[in-house]
Amino acid sequence: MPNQAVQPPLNDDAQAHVDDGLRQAIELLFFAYRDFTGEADAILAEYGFGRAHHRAIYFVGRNPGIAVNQLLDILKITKQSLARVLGQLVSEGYIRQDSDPADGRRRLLSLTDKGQELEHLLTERQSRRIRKAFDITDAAAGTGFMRVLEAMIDDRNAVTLSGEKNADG
Amino acid sequence: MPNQAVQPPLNDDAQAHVDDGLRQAIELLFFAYRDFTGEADAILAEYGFGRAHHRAIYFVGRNPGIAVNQLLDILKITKQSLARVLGQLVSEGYIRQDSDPADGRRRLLSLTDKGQELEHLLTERQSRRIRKAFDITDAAAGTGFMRVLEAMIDDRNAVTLSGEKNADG
DNA sequence: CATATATGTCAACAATACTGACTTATATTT
DNA sequence: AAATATAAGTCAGTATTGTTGACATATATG
Repeated sequence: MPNQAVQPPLNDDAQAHVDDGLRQAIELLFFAYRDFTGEADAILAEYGFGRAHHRAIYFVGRNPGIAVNQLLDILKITKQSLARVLGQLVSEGYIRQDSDPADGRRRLLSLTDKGQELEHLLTERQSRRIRKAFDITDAAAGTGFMRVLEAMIDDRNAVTLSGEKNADG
Repeated sequence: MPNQAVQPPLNDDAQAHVDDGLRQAIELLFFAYRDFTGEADAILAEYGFGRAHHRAIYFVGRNPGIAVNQLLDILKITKQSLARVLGQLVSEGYIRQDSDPADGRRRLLSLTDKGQELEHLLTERQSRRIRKAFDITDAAAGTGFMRVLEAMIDDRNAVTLSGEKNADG
């Protein structure tokens, strides 16, 4: 019985103040995100890496030539936290650092071939899960999914999607 | 310029194997989940609690009278991990433990009034974000959002939603 | 009575985040 | 040229949350 509801949800007292549909959304988000990341985590573990390495690899792959500060801005972690995983990824040959010819202080990050291989492995696994979910539902659900996610993001963190106009673009 | 895309996404080499829409979905999920949890994390920090405490409070609130083993099944963490946060929540008066009259080995968990207060504070904050996102978009987007999330969850972890029939119900 | 189950506990360890302080190299400003 | 700002790196200490392994206790079940 793969059922995580232990008792029938109550509508009479504890949950009176919050709409039940919203509670469902909260829970679905929790379970979906856990399973979504769990699959990649298992692959990463074979490499001796964790989720933090994944994020670094993913966003460097997505933004080749990104500087360290820019990556920190996306990840919103401290320099010291990033240094640990970035150092490993560089020393093990997944990420390359090149001095910016236009500004020698900057180290431009990009994936090595080895890094791209791992990135693809991870991204394909995760996008397969999403594609499957889109297939099970339908195109409208997929669009709605992405629109709601976008609307949930703090304005100050707004992500520019390709095919979309930026405020200063 | 609150823009997290450092360079225009490439379609020519690195990302050739994965559909760009799926990459957008991956990123939206990352940013949305981070902002979604970040708001609650800030509140929890004022209480000296973390995200693990939040999960325990949330699912105990959602399933009053849940046993420890059942909670472990939902959270999918070890008994020792849960013990740390559960112990704090009990000793600080947020969660109550009562022996199950039908099986004296079991400790049935439920929120105290204080626990319910905190649970409501956190859940209202998070559901407000989701409601806002549903409002910004439309009803169809909200439905699609939830359907896709549900389809992303591993079958063995399937969540029973209220208003939905269970396989053995 | 033997065994299984539910829970609790102690200890050690790992990953990932944090703060604070400091260094080095390079750019920019005065 | 000197002073200041910025980009990056480093060292040290700490907190949270997860892990494994071992063991204890209470209660239920065969």
